[in-house]
Amino acid sequence: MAHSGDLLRGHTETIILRILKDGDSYGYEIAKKIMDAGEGIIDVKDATIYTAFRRMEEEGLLATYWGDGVGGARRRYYSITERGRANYDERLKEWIKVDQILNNLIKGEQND
Amino acid sequence: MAHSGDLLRGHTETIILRILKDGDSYGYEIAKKIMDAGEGIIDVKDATIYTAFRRMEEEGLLATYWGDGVGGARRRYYSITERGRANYDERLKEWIKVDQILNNLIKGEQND
DNA sequence: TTTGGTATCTAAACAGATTATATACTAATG
DNA sequence: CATTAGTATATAATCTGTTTAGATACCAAA
Repeated sequence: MAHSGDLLRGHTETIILRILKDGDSYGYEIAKKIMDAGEGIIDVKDATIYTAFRRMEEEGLLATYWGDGVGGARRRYYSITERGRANYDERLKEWIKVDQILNNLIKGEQND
Repeated sequence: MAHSGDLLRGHTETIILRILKDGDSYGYEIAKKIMDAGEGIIDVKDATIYTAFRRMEEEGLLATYWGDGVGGARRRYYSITERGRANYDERLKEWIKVDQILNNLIKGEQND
């Protein structure tokens, strides 16, 4: 059977960029935010977030720094770069189109 | 970079079921229908359709038969089964929820 | 006869997501 | 004080739907 994560596939990076637009964050927190919004239907594994971070950092979409580990486990923070913001804008535009197409295809509405 | 097909991933089978609800069809035709609806943003390769057919037939979602090859290349037709119809209904319900969640996550609207 | 469209099929490669596992710090429980 | 649970990061190996590439085959038009 398909991964449950196939529903999110291709959008993980877009969602991470969207969250980081609100301010710097770190893997564990982002994973929890997605899980909370997922309402039990969508869930992400933390490994998915961390591997996405690696890709996105290489592409220059994110910058990273270590938080000052005062109490608790160390955190690696990520911030969105200028390129990341531009990339998000593109992805958002694409999603709006893709969403319309997918709705037409899945629900079967035709607009001639 | 991500496959362009990652946008469709996880929904291919749902779309095939949706199309077959309108009547029996075959791989080449289904691929063209998705391509036409895809507006250049979404595209499927025929191999994706054919491998999906195999999976879906094994799951009992589809039944298949050869068309009478009067002129032109032979066609293998597929029809949706009862199980396939029930499966589509489930997938449609899931999609409606997933679509909402994805829109919230990607666009960043929160509903407290 | 060669090109292009129609039509199906499969092995191998691709890549994002998952699984499994390791590490490490802190707070609360017993 | 030992144990458990929560927080937090990381990576190798595996999984699986999709893509790539190649094969086969029929027909019509140039």
